[in-house]
Amino acid sequence: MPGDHAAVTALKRSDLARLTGCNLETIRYYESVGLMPNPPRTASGHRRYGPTHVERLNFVMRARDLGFTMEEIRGLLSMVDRGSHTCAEVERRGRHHLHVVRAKIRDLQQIETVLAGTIARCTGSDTPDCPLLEVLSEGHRDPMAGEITAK
Amino acid sequence: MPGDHAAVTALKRSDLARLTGCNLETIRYYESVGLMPNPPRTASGHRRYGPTHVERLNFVMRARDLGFTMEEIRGLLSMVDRGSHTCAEVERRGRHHLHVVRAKIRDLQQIETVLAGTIARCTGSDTPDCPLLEVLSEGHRDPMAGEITAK
DNA sequence: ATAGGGTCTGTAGCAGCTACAGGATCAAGG
DNA sequence: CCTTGATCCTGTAGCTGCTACAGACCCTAT
Repeated sequence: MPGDHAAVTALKRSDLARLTGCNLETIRYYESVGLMPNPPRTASGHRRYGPTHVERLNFVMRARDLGFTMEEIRGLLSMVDRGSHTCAEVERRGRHHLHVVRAKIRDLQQIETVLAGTIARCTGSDTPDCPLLEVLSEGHRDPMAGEITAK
Repeated sequence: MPGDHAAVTALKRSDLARLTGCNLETIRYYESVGLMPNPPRTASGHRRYGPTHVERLNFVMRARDLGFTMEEIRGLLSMVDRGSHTCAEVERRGRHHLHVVRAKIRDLQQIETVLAGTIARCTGSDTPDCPLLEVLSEGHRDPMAGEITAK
């Protein structure tokens, strides 16, 4: 039986990756940017994780799935870590993020409309004349396009 | 009267930036990645642009506004440059891009639904209990989340 | 002639990872 | 006990699509 009895639940980095579905290298990255804490190490320097690390990484990944930026995730986590979080503040941040998400949707829908409308005029033939190329060549540009969101 | 008569329409990089609304440095970047050609230079090495450069940069920026990647824009431009483009092929690429755009919209709408639904349950009070934090802490993850699109 | 702008180059930085090289270490089989 | 292969460690480079800076040049107007 290897290790002492306190290390029974200790997880290697690969275990944490497998349990959370997070990429192995990304775990180290999250540690380097302060989303994950520096874990305890074995005498030879190998990281050992416990259930709290699994929970925290899951938190980070779910926040990531919802499109929160690392800065936002860091903010949420540090509030929770300090125990200084309130539903009001979390809601405020969530609403802010929701606005950003909705703005991105609007931008993409704008793109979709133009793109779909233009492509619908395509003949699909072997001629070089093409409505899409025409739009790209001569269409007028919204000077506000490409600001802040979508991509 | 400076310069020869052929340089009457010659534009400096800053002129091109002003005419197209493109960032000054971005023009140099597009040149370095092959979206813009190497322009002629003055004896001392300053770039000089003509109407064709204005057109091409406008093309690039409109494609960018529609969310095309630089790889896609490069592809469209090289087809046009070679004169080997057909409406069928342009349409095919446009449709592919449209699929990507629609996939991003769907991903963001999924996020919006979860986020809006969760936030709607927030009380906005000063208690630490918060539906959004609960979702982040205990919600289950779709293992396919965060793949390929949205962010 | 000189002062101030603009332009040149190369390079670093942003988000948010991902991947690799080259070395140390661990775990299991012989 | 020793070897082998998998895993771990670190640091660093790469990706997209720009943007910005430093330090050197150059150009134009007065």
